[in-house]
This record gives sequence, C-alpha cells and structure tokens, in this order.
Amino acid sequence: MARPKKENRKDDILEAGLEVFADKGYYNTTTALIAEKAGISQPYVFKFFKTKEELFVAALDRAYERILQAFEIEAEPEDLVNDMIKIYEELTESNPNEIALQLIGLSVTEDAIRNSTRLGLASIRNHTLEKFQSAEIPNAEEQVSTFLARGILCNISHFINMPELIDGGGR
Amino acid sequence: MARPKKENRKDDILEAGLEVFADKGYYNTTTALIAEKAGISQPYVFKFFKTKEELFVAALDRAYERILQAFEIEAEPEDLVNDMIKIYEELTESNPNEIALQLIGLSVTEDAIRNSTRLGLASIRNHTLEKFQSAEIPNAEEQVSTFLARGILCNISHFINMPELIDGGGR
DNA sequence: TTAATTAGTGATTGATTAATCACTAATTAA
DNA sequence: TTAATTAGTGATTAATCAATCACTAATTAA
Repeated sequence: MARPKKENRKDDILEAGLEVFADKGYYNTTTALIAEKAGISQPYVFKFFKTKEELFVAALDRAYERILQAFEIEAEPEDLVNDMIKIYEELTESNPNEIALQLIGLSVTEDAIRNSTRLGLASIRNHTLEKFQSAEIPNAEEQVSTFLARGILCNISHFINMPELIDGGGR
Repeated sequence: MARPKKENRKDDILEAGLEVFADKGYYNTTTALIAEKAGISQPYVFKFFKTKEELFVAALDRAYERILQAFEIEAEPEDLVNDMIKIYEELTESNPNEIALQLIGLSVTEDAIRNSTRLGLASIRNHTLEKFQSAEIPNAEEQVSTFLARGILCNISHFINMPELIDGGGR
C-alpha cells in the first residue's frame, strides 16, 4: 500500500510538527496528531525521527533558522533598528508558528530542547549585535537587549492574545 | 495512622507545588512528586485540589500575588522606575520560583491556566500603569510596555541560564 | 522475471500517571 | 465510652501515548 505521491516525507513531517507543536505546545502534541497532519501513519514518523524530542528539536531549529533568515537584510545604518522592528512585525504575521514555537521552547525542560533554544537565541542575539555594531549604533549591547525584550513581549502578546501588553491598551 | 503534626496541609501542598512546578514545568511535574515534597501521600493531594490543573492555577495565582505584593511601594516620582526595577531584580533572587512559574504558565495551553496567566499579567500591567501615571511619567503606557518587556527578558535569562541576554555579554 | 529494496501500515506493548476507592487510625463531641 | 468526624493511606484503575514489531505492497535493479 505504498503511495509514492510525496517524496519529501521528512520535510512534510517537520512542517506538520511545526504546526501542531506551535498550536498545542510540546507536551500536548501527540505523534499521532503530527502523522495525521502529514498524511501518514503514526509509526512512520519514527522512520525519520528517532524520538518525538528529536522531531521537536528539528522543528525548533527550523523555526529559528527562518527567523534568522528574515533578518538577513541590508539597511542604511540610520534605518537599521526601525527596519528590523518592521521585519519582526511582518514575521509575526506571516510566520506565527515559528514565533509560537520559539516561545514554547522556552519552558520545555528537556535538555536537548533547552540547548536548541539557547543556541537559537544566541544566534539571533549575535546576529543582531553584529548588525548594530556595523551600523555604529551607540550602546549596541544595551540596544540589542532592548530589541530582544520588545520582540519577546510581542511574541507573548500575540501568543496569549493580550494585545494590550504592547499596544498600550489603547483603542 | 493519622499524623496530626501539620495543620496547614493545603498550604503545604500549594507551596510544594510551587516549588516542583517551577523546577520541572507543568507537564513533567507529577502529583506524586508534589505529595512527596509536602510529606503526604499522593492521593491526599486530591482532598484539597480536585485536579492537578486546579493546583497549578492556585500556585500560579499565589506567584502572581507575591509579585504584585512586592510592587506595593511608596516612592518619589523621580525614583519610581529605578526603584521598581530594583525591586524586580531583588525578587528574582529572593523568589525565583514565583518568577519561573510565571514563565512556565505562559506556554501551558490549558484554558484555566491561560486565563490565570492573563489575569496575572493584566494586574501587573495595571498596577504598574497606575503607579507610572500617578508619578506623571510621560508616555506612561509605552514606559510600562518597556518595563514589562525588560522584566520578562530578565526572567527568561535567569530561567534558561543565559545571562548574556541581559548583561550585554560582558564578563 | 525475480530478487532486493523502499515505502508504508495495523496491531501491540510497556510505561506513566491522574484520579478513585476502600479502607484504617486518631481525634473530638455527646 | 461511644459515635461521629477528621486525617490520612495503600492498592488499583483507566486512559494516554511513544515507540516497536511484524508485516505487505510497490518499485527498482539484475
């Protein structure tokens, strides 16, 4: 009963995992749900990922990669910070799953996942810091910290549906 | 075999729950672990809390209460923001469990827990906003947003042990 | 054409754990 | 002193789910 329709099975599963994990969190996501979304049987997941944890790490890494990719831009020094904020806002709309997964990864205590989170955050921080420094932004490190803080509050605000956390409670 | 030593059983359990949840997260915490820490048997937990979820909500509410309490201060308008930042830093050292639980609550998808998180965050935001407004801080709403953002990044930085997120990567 | 490989599945298992049940011992009240 | 209540436990259960196993059908290579 092999249906040779799709050839990117591993990628299908990764993408399905990204979606389901982002929606339900790590622990409430079953491998059966991911399989269903990917259009395969539950055991077949394990042909590509040894464990659920490994699959989550792969999805989390992909999410961080996509966030990093979005920041690969050229901008005039004077526009840099504003451009990056704009990019992040757009990303929040266009790739909500990647953003949600980032947040979910933060409070998963499993070691491998914690490490992926650390690596992902560190790479975003480093990338941003380099950009800020190249643009000769004064007090770059503090500015990066503020940038990250606002970004994460933005994620939270979307994820738990509390817009007043960032829009000042207006309208 | 009733041992009438302790009379604050419910409180013991709540406190034990706060600790274990903060350490292991919601899903990796078993009611057996909490019972062990509280010095009682696992089934006895359910005499005080109908479900594990109800217990978590109680612990989360307590955590938010304590955070709010800490902000109940009098300060000269010109010192307000700095005082509040200092208080928050101290709280992070003195009550790490409350801070951790706040973060953990953010990515638990269960409805009742999500609602407690929203209530807790809203009350912190409102309290802070009132203080800032009373002190006639210009742009109070934006300042509150920044204050919250920095606070949460601070929590994350402690929780996942990545000091460079807030201290600028120095030392 | 047939052997080997690849793609895939249904059924099962073993571990975990929230929650319940059926109790017992101690304490308090009458 | 005894009846009722309170405090507590050990054993069990029912559900969930990651992971494995034992397969089958299709595809490719010889």
